[in-house]
Amino acid sequence: MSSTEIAYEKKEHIMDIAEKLFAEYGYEAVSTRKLAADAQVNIAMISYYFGSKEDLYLAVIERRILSLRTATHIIDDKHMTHLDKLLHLVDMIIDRFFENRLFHQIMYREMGMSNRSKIFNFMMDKWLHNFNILKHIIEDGIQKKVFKKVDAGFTILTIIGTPRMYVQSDHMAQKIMNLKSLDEVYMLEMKNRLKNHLKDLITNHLSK
Amino acid sequence: MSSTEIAYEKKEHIMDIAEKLFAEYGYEAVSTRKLAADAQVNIAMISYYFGSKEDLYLAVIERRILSLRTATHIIDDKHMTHLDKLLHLVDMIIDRFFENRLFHQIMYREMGMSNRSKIFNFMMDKWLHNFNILKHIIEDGIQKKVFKKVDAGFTILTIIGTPRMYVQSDHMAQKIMNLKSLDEVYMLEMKNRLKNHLKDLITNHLSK
DNA sequence: CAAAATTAATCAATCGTTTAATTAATTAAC
DNA sequence: GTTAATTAATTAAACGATTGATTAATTTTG
Repeated sequence: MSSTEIAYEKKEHIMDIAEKLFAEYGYEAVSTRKLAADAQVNIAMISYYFGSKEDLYLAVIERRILSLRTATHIIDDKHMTHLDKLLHLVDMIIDRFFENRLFHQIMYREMGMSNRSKIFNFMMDKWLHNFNILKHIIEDGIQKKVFKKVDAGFTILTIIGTPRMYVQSDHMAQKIMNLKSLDEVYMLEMKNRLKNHLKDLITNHLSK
Repeated sequence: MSSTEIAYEKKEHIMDIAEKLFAEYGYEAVSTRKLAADAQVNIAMISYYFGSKEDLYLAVIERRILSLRTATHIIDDKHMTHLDKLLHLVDMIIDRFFENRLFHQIMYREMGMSNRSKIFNFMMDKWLHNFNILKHIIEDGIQKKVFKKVDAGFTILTIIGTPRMYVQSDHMAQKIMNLKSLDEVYMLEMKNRLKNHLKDLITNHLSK
């Protein structure tokens, strides 16, 4: 293993710990000392690797944003119905929420704040692009009369808001659902229940 | 006007400014100096009136919690159908979201964090109580076969998650909806659109 | 040996809070 | 009703603690 690989792993390790702490306590509430202690590195390493605490924060976010692809292969598929496309996208969205729980906690908390920096406008643009894809499918379906005349904008808020509610408010959702643990088996079960619920909901909402 | 009334108004004024700042930037990001400057009072007045920054934070939250009543008159109404009860409650929930936007921003952000203090357990209990009322109506409706067999827990997450998505993510929702301003007229229109959307959604979701 | 990585110690700035002094308002005494 | 005593409200200044960041020295690596 080369030194650059070790440095890379160390950087990633710091980012992993940072992501966890930022998601759990929020950016301001996490001190560089607490961060360094949890990651078991010297405080100076944060500046050394990332420049500053804020740059680390942005790096943590950027790492996840880059992994968010657009599902063009679904959107452009000529053989899928409007509803099938939508249900596939719902599936993808929920998978992403569960894959990147910590990131979503950070991101949506940030979106509720007053504009913090350029990266969030970038993040916003990325998401708005995805939202507009959903919106376009719904509106196109309405125009082609395969969907009921629903409020497309708020329908998207429901599609995003439901998994967000579950993922972002861990403790709360856990109690609503009467969950006892948060282990992987439960998580998978919950994810599937969520998918079924949302797909059912959307199907009934849009079908004539 | 007596001095106690002046002191009361001054306290309320500080809490108003604090609520706005906490909602906008988060608890840690708001310094007592910024707070005092915005409220145009001396920094020491925060300790003088509230004891500490955290106590002010708790006071801001407690003020709103106390105003949250339970809608027993709807729940216990013998003449209303299950669906009517639910739709009335949805109406109430959305009204509350819009009446106390700032409070809801604070509260839900807080619920995404690791437990901060006793007041949040109290807050949690209060909300869980309300959620369980909704859940009970849905489950009772299913049992009495007036509702479809839906996932009651996730249905509640949709009912709460949709208005939360709109209220908490101002900037984002604004862009999704293609809004240009956030004035009162627009707000009222949006509130009604949200109500119609959610009531429609729930009705279709639960009706056989 | 040179470059990269890591450390402990320290920096100035800001944090929440408190102090001690002053002013304003209320009550008590006459 | 005026004055004196008492309490409440307000202020500027300072407190120690913690913050993010940097330094200069040291160790590790290639």
